[in-house]
Amino acid sequence: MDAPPTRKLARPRPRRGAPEETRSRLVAAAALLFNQSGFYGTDSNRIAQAAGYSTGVFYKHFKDKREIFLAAYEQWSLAEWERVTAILSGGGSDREMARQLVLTFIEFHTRWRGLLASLRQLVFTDATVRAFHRRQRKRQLDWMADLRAQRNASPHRREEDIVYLYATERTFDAIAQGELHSLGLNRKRVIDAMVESTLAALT
Amino acid sequence: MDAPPTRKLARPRPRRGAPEETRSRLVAAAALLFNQSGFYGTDSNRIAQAAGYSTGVFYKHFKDKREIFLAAYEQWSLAEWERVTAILSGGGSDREMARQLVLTFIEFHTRWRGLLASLRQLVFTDATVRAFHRRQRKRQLDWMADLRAQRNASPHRREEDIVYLYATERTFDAIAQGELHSLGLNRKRVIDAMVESTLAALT
Amino acid sequence: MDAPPTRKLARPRPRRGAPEETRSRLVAAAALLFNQSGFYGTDSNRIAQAAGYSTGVFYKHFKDKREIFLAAYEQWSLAEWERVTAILSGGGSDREMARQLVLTFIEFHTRWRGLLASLRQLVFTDATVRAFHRRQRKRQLDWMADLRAQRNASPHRREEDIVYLYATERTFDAIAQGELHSLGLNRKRVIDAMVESTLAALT
Amino acid sequence: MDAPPTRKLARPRPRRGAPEETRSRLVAAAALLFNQSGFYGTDSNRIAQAAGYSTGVFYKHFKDKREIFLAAYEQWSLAEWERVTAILSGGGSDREMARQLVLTFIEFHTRWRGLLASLRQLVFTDATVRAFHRRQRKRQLDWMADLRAQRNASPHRREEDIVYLYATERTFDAIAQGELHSLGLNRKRVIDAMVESTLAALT
DNA sequence: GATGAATGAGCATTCATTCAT
DNA sequence: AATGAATGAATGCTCATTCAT
Repeated sequence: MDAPPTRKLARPRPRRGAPEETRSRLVAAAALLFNQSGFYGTDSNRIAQAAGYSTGVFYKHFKDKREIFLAAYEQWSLAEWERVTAILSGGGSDREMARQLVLTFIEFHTRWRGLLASLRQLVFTDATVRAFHRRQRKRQLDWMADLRAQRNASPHRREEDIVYLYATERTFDAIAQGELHSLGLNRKRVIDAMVESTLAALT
Repeated sequence: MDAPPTRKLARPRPRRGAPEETRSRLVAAAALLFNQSGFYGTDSNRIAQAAGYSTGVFYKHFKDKREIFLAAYEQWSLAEWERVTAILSGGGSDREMARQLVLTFIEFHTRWRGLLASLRQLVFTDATVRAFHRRQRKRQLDWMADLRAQRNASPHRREEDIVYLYATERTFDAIAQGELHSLGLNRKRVIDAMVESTLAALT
Repeated sequence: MDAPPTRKLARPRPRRGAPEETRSRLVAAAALLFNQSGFYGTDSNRIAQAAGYSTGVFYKHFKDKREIFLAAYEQWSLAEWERVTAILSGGGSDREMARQLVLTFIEFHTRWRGLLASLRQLVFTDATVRAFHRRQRKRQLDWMADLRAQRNASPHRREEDIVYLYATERTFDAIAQGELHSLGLNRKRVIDAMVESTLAALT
Repeated sequence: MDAPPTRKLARPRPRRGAPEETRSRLVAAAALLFNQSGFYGTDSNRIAQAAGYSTGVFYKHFKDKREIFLAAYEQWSLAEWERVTAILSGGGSDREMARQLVLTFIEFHTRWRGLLASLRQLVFTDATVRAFHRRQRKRQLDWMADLRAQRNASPHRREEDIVYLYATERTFDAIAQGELHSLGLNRKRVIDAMVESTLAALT
């Protein structure tokens, strides 16, 4: 064999890269796969492959599938949070803000509906995911109270806020999953109702 | 080999029972197991065993795990429905009725929280479960409209009703899963809010 | 519902029939199923069902699946034998007889090709089937010698006869399984060759 | 639990080998097992075990049992082919060559009689195996014609060739399965007949 | 004799996880 | 850091066979 062996030039992934980059590539691939096929429909070998790595890398960065799920969820949360902050610091009337928020939530819930469906299941099944989720919830409640304080709005009970969160969250899930559509209900009307609740929660 | 073969004496289950009874024993066992360990945490062999049968029976009665899940869900639904009907045909003020309904829902959601968590997941994942669930939803909406008509209450929009259903359902799930408790929120206050919504939905 | 409930009148099978009839019904059903789906593709419950009986009957008449297979094979053999005898006792020139025999064999091999395919496998796998098959073989050889004796034809070596049997049997199997057709070979030419061999074997 | 976990020392197989080697080990093990116990008597877990691997490897290399069967059959075919080529390119009279071919075929059919028995069954049952087998058949026919052309022998009809193939194949199967022996027939005489047919096919 | 519910060993297949290289 | 071959427990499902009624 004198001829040089055919080689794939320019490997798409560095054989040795920064650990952080590897990790985030894995998380991104996992988020997409979990979203498409659900937690149980996604296997860890495939995640690594989809990220452009080989099987083994996975366990160098994550203890198990649950851990990477949490990482994907965290990233999703952060992204949503940033969008929300941007909306609130942008201008506009309260009602406009509320509408923008609702539309953003729906967009997120739609794009990540698979991830969210898995999350709801794992929150029940898995203590770690549950703990993580509860911390998020607490932050949501704190943040709602802070926001109103900053805006000199009237104080609310936390119980009112949580009911608001539940109602909207479930409604956005349902919209994302096409439930309204398949029941022949008017999406706009439901969205308007959500805007009103959101406005009430902000003021 | 003259010695008689060793036999297990005194079989605990009838070797020959009515198929209907077997089927319902299987469904009952499945409901419990799904509720405890979730859909993916439960395997068909264990269901049969828990019902007091051997592996093979399962597939005499159900095509697959999904089918028995649906049967368990249907049974759960029917039981809830009956309780609700009983409350509505019993006497009392509207507010008392609403409170009884809410307490009943919470009881059901608590008892069957595992089954419901799996349901939420499968509604997303599995087209058959989804179709079944949508039919239930439609019945809920129809029933709410009928009920108000019977009571000469004011007509509502279906969109109002669905938002009510989403809000209460998600809240009951959360209560059932101990979310309120772990967030240190006042359960009574949330329940009162649910009673008020329910009252509004009835009138 | 005042109308009398619809009943299936006149059960197609007697609840208690002559054992011999039950047995032959089972064998007939088994022959068809083995022929269609092969030995391993046929399950004993289905045989009973196809014969119009319930699961259990099967084991009242046959020790196991192998036994009923043998019974089906025996019946097939007998039927073939009868046809062959009829041809030989009918008139015609030797060549005409030979041709009729070949066509009959092909017809049988075609109709029962599935059964024969299973037989070839079981002759290898199963000692009982093998023994049975060897006995048949012996009878074939004896019969060929007798036939020539009756016809005052020249005596042959048994080794010549067995080679004739192998050659024709394999060729008929192949024709039955469509091999000639899918190889684009001329069926008529092959049949003519078989007729010549058969003629030689008879004379 | 401070004690180190019990480990099995000295693993007999490399934990990491060349995939090609693993694959061929699996094929070799499968060939032996199929040959001994037949296609249906062999399970994929046992193949892996017999090759010195664990359950899972199997499905890294083969989609299912059928696929590995075909691989084993192909390998068997190739080996036979090589032997045949070697004989034909070696010297000797035509009759000597024919005899060597016959003996080689018998040896192969004897060694691989189980595999062949399964093959005959699967050719009937399984469309993929059938297609593969038909291709082999075509190659055999082409090769016979080519061979005669190279040797300046008289051209034959393909139909003559196929009848030759059927006759010898079935006879070799029977010899391999001990049929001649159990019928008390003279093996040598049958072999001589096969040599004559082979000679005729070559010339 | 007939029924058919029940048995349970057996098998194909998947996938989270490990670890030698 | 990365590879990817290998592991093996687990799981869904089938089917020959039994036996109480």
